[in-house]
Formats: sequence, C-alpha cells, structure tokens
Amino acid sequence: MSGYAPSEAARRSGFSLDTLRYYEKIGLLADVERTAGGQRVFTDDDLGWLVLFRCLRDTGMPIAQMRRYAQLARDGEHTTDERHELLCHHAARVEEQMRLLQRQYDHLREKIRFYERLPGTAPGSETG
Amino acid sequence: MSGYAPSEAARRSGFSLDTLRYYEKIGLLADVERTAGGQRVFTDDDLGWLVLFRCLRDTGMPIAQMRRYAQLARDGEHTTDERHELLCHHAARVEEQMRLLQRQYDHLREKIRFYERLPGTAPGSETG
DNA sequence: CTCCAACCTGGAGCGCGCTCCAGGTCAAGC
DNA sequence: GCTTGACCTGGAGCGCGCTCCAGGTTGGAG
Repeated sequence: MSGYAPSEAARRSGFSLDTLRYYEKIGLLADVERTAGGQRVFTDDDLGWLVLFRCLRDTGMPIAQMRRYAQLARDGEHTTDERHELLCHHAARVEEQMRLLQRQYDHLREKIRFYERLPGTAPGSETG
Repeated sequence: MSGYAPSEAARRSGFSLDTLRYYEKIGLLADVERTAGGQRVFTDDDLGWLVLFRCLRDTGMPIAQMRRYAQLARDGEHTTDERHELLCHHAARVEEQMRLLQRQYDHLREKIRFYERLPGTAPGSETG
C-alpha cells in the first residue's frame, strides 16, 4: 500500500522527479518520509496531494496559491473555511477561463470554416 | 477608418504598447506603416491580425506557431491548405485542453463539495 | 515657438515553473 | 565485497512571453 520510491511516485503522479523534489523544496509537499540513508519514500497521502496539485495546476492556479492552501491544511481544522473560500474563488476563475476558451474556440472554428469555403476565392480579408 | 496611433491600437486590441512593438520586432506583425517621423500607424488590417493573435494566444498557441501562420499568409494564396491544416491541428489541441479543463474543474467542484459537507467532520483524508 | 506627452530604439531584466548539472551516496543483485 | 542504477544536494540555467529602461525624437495644442 503505502511507501513508493521516487520513480514510482513520479510515474503515478505524472510529475517528474525534479518536480517532486522542487515541490518539496518550496514547501508544497512537507515532511516527506526518508529511508535511513536519506532517500524519499512517498506515501498514499503524498500521492493524494500530488493528484490535487495536478488538478490545481491544470486549472491554472499559481504555485504560490497552492502553497498557501497546503499551509492552511497543515495548520489544522480551523482553516477549513478559508480553504473552502480559496477553492471557490479559484473555481470562479476557472469558469471564466472556460468561457473565454470556448469563445475563442468558436472564433477559431469560424476562421477554419472560412478556409473550408475557399474553393475559388475572391481576395478579401488579408488576415487570411 | 484606417490609421490608429499606437496607444489607440493598444486600447482596441488589448495588447500593451510594448507587446505591439515586440510582435513587430519578432515578425508577427510585418510592414507596419510609419509617419514621416517614424511613428507607427496601425491599419484596420493590423487590428484584424491582432484580434486573431489574441484568439490564438488565448487558446494557448505558442508564438513561434503564430509566426509561422503569419508568414504563410504573407507568402500568398498557395499556402491556404497549410494554414488550414495548422488551424485544424490547433483546434484539436484546444478541444483536448477543454476536455482536460472540464475534467479538472469537476474534480475541483467535488473537492469543494467535500468542504460543504463538513459541519462536524470526522477526520479522514489529510489532503483536506 | 515652446512645451510636453506620446512615441522611438536597442537591449537588459523579469517572473514563472520547472530542468539540468556536478559530484557524491545508497542499496539491491550477483 | 563489488557493481550499477537509482537517488541525494545545492545551485545554476532555461524557455517563454513579455516588460522595463535610458536616452533621444516627434508632433499637436496653446
């Protein structure tokens, strides 16, 4: 169950070894266990955090904010309200991001349709 | 109609003055007109390009690729197939991007629901 | 004619999120 | 015991897309 070598944690999380070390260095992952010889051992819990980080990164949250969230979680139960709020604000930004992406995707599709309606073509828009 | 001062072009396109100059410098915008004294004058056509660049940037196209597209357009009518293909490939990447974003947004929403079902809270997931 | 805000240039600098490197240590298999 | 590949550290470097700066020019308003 618990106890993954760095390479295994990397494989499972999709982050590179360097990124895992980096995340620990900057305090995103804290208290990663070590063998007697000093090599990292990742737990299922660490993997859970990594899945969350992947979600937040993929939705465009800056690392500084993920760090803040992680710190709040470490600070204990009394920070749940603030964590909830942080995630809600982020979700709102993601929604805006999705709307923008959809809108620009529609523009792009229209541009593509322009090319697909070009068999003979009378010259017009230079922005071809 | 045609003929906008740099500040006006910036206002209309949403790009900064520095970015407009940068885009010209790297060859995204080519042949921007100048006054006798050397100051830029942007045309409606330039503005059209900027709208397109905004679309492509917002959907995550790297600048190198936008440059390639712009170059193809400058090369003439015989590049329409390649331009079409380029946009189609990009559109496919955008679709993938939208799916990922939606998936991770759903995860995020679930996480938020977790906090909203926490009135008393039995401790469980550390990834709080 | 004067003023001053807007503009020009070339080039350095920045913020982000990693990524790579050198030089050394650890540990599983033979 | 030895080999070898995975791992360790601190710190430098990178790629992207701007952004800022110094020092000088332009051009419309008054």
